[in-house]
Amino acid sequence: MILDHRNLSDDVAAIIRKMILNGELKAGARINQAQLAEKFKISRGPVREALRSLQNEGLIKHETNKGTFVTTLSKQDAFEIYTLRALLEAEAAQLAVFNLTEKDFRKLEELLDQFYQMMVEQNLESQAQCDILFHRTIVEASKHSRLINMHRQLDTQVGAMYLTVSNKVPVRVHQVVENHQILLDVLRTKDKEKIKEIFSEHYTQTLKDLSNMTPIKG
Amino acid sequence: MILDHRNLSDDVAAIIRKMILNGELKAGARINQAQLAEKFKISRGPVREALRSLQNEGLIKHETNKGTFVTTLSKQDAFEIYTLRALLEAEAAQLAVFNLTEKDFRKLEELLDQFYQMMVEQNLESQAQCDILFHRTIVEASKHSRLINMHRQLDTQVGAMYLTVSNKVPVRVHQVVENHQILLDVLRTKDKEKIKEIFSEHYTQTLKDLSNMTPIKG
DNA sequence: TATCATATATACTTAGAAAAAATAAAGCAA
DNA sequence: TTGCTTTATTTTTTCTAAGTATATATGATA
Repeated sequence: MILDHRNLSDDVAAIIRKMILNGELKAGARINQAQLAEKFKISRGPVREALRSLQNEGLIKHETNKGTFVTTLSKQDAFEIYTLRALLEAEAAQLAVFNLTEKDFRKLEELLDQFYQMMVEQNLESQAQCDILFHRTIVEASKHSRLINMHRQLDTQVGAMYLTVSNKVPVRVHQVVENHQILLDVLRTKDKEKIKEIFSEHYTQTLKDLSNMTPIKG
Repeated sequence: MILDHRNLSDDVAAIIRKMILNGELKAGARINQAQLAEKFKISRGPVREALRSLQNEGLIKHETNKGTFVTTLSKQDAFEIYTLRALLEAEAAQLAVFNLTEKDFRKLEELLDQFYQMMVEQNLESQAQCDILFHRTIVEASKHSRLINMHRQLDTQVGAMYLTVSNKVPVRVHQVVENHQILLDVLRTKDKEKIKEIFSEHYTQTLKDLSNMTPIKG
């Protein structure tokens, strides 16, 4: 039970988060405090604290005196997550204009290359990783800590959603790479109006794809 | 220690939140777990859990093995809070167009009247309450739960900020009432483009006032 | 089907030990 | 004396262990 070890609760939260994100804990599954504590050979206190954090992240849902369950996402949730992400990211991209260095741009290019590579190798996990890192790099360049936080929170929720959704969906990866190239290009122009437009658009497309392609219950 | 009582931790969180928001716990002050537990005559577990929630809300800052402290807000924080709130609210207002009923509009009118009344009576606290409720009513009409949540979180942070800022600031209340009337009017038009414009503008003004009028350190 | 007993899980308490950090005290060098 | 480092001492957080109380779910009985 030693990871980065600053405190147990956060380590436990990280572990459970991973368990949810890689499907070890499935959507809707019950989470038993006592069992987890026993499994990790720790007491229940830190487990309870970890669960509280994860609840605030939106990965689990806790009902008093009933139990905690891995969040299940409905169509409405997917809508919410993507629209909010779009909104935040469009704003972040505009703010990022002031801060993006040539080094940042090179990093974004690199991530795009990597993304393409992972697409060729059909490595879905690394693909998703590149995707997230690409967007995160842009958002972090906004230097708007609250915006960054909220965006990251939505990212993990997207991650949880991919499990219930994306596996069954043949994502058109080529188009994704193209779209990202467009985002990168418009960032280079530093034209804030255009940036806002393109970034907002980017997500309406994603959202449309999602609602067409997947039979999410809800 | 009986309030609505679903669970102790949430009650404790509510109490501490109030203590911060009404200045009983000042910005930067240390929060001692054991002392709080003793004060409320409960054990430390629930207190720790409450603090975890409040940290996620941004009202306190916890440093591992060091302690928890009431958040102090810098100029950058004020900027972040207001810009994000503006962004979220402009979006919410557009979504609300589909859902706002005549009853909602009457409620908003009422709140404006009340606001004016409280202004005349120079009741600052009720004024702030009306202000928050006015905006919250609009945001809630968006039916976008994540957006609503984030907005509420920013609201409490605004509340915390008022303590360090607003007392020293002669708010131009007349203008505030006028501005709110404008918001209400534009909502009635149901013109989404215009709504976005006016709502965004509303906050750039607030932000400008704030940065001119207050010497927030940061 | 409704009711009561039983079992399970959560919520909280109590008491205290381990570990980290802050504080105070002592020692030493300039 | 002053400034700095090292070494206790104390405080606070972190976590443990075991157990009680309470709410919910399960399941048997009528």
